[in-house]
Order: sequence, then C-alpha cells, then structure tokens
Amino acid sequence: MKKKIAFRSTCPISTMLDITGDKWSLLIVRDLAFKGKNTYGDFLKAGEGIATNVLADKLTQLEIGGIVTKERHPQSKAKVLYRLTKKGIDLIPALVEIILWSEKYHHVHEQAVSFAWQVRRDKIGMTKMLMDGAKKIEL
Amino acid sequence: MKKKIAFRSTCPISTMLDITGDKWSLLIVRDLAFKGKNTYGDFLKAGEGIATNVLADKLTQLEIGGIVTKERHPQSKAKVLYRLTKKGIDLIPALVEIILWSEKYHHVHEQAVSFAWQVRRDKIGMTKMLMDGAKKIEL
DNA sequence: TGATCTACTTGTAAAAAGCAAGTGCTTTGG
DNA sequence: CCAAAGCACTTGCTTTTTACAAGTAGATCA
Repeated sequence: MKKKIAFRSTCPISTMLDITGDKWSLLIVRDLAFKGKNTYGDFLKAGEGIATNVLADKLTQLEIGGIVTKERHPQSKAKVLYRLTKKGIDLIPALVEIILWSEKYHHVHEQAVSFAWQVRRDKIGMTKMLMDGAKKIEL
Repeated sequence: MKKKIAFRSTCPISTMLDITGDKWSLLIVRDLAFKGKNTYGDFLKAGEGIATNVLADKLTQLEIGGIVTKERHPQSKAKVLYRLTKKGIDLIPALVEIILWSEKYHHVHEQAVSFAWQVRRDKIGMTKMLMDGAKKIEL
C-alpha cells in the first residue's frame, strides 16, 4: 500500500515539504542524524511520543522520498536497521539552521546550540562524526 | 477561536515544527520573504492552491507563533497587509538550506539556486533587499 | 447604486493523526 | 526445547485536520 508522493509544484521549498512537511518526519531524521537511533523501537521511545501506526507510515514515506533505507540489522534478525541516505544526510544543514533559529527565539539546550555552530563551521567533519555514531547529542 | 500552540518537547527542531510543521506554513513565509506577496489574496493565488479556510487558519497560527503580523494596508481599507516579523525573517537561512537541498535532488529553477547561494553568502544584504521588495524571485 | 473585490466564515466530506489492542516472527532464559 | 518477552509492525476505531464549495460583510469601482 505504498502511496507515492504528490508534488504540488516545482518550487524547491514546496518540493521539500511534499516529502518531509509534517510534524514527525524531521524528528525521525533528527534521531538518525544526531541521536544515534536507528530502529523502530528507538523512534517510538523518542520523547515526543509518535503513534506506532504514524511512525510506520512516516518511515515508508521517508523511504519512498529517498531519505532513509531499511536494512537487516547486524545484531538481530528481529530488528530492522534504518539509515539515512546521502539525500537524508544532506538535510543536516537545514536542520542546523532550524536549531539555531529555535535557539534564538525559544529555550533549548545550550549543548545543541554550540553543536549546531560546530556543524555549520565544519559540515563535512562533523557529519562524518555523526554518521559514525561517534557523536550523540541531546536535543 | 485562536488555539495556542502545544509544544511537544523542548527540542529545537520539534519546537520549530510545532509552529511551522505542516505543508503550508513555510510556503506563506516563502511568499512573504521571496515573492513580495503580502495579502490574503496573494497567498490564495499562489501556485500550490491552498484552501481558503486553511489559509486563514495558518495565518493566525503564524501570527500566534510570532512569525507574521497583520496590519492595515496603506493602499486600501479592504485589504490586510501581512508582514514577516524579525522572527519570521530569521527563518530565511533555513529556507535557503532547504532550497539548496531541493536543488541537489530535484529539478528546480536555476534562478532560485544561484539566488540561494547569494543569500547564503551575504545574508544581511540580501535579506534587506528582499524585505524592501527590491528583489523578487521566482521559485 | 449596483457590481466587484477583499478577507474571511460556514458546512460538509475526505484524509490524516491519535489511541488501544492484536499479530507474527525472533530472541531469551530456565 | 518451550514459554515468555522483544520487536516491528497491522488493524479497527475515534478525533482532528485538510479539502472543497458556498456564503457573508465591509470596501471599492464604474
């Protein structure tokens, strides 16, 4: 029952929103990119409390959108390993700007902010650290 | 019937999504920031075809979120002038990263991309141009 | 003054999100 | 080796949001 994405226009912002424009998709990307989470259960247990059917739906949407892949988990046959694609990793600069914006107008973790500045300064290096799971950050 | 925003967590990304996390809000910001649109009718006529009741709802949401203000229109009593607040203008860097991301993976206007790079390079100057209405860009 | 413009509101149907429970493999512990 | 628990979902139902169509009230135009 995989419904494909309907693009409303060729506007780049509209295009992005057609893939990730809801209250949950970018939180999944956040968990993958910044928090070292990569299983269904990990996402379910994340602070905001996504409903299980909604999570399933968003994950397949993100897969169709080319943002994540489902793979067999190296440690367990019962688990599924979710990973960001290159396209997904390339969302990090946008997420970083979002973090910096939120920091400016809402109260958020200091750690998140200094980290965001680091990523902004050295995108490649920090992204690599993130992807290796060497760095996890509390958001 | 102005319903206030419910924040799901203190995560900066989640916080931003609680205000603008849907398929329409950022398109309104786009129209204000890049296209020199500033009335209800302008937004309605924008390419993606937002429903009138949804537009009304999103506009009050954005107002509550501190992103836009409603003001009396200098040319006509029948019109309302919508404008980005500082907080709204500060969303531009995030929009720029979104534009660059979309360009990389989807087909979008060349003009939009070179413009995005310009804003990224000279944020202050380009933002000023945009806000003065001196620059309009086709997205 | 009547038609048109502008910014909405109202009503209803369709779609998406939220909630609770269940299914079917897989792993674990005795 | 078997029962219980873990894991990744699915199913059914309710509530909320979005979409579509029509209508309203004040301002402007001809």
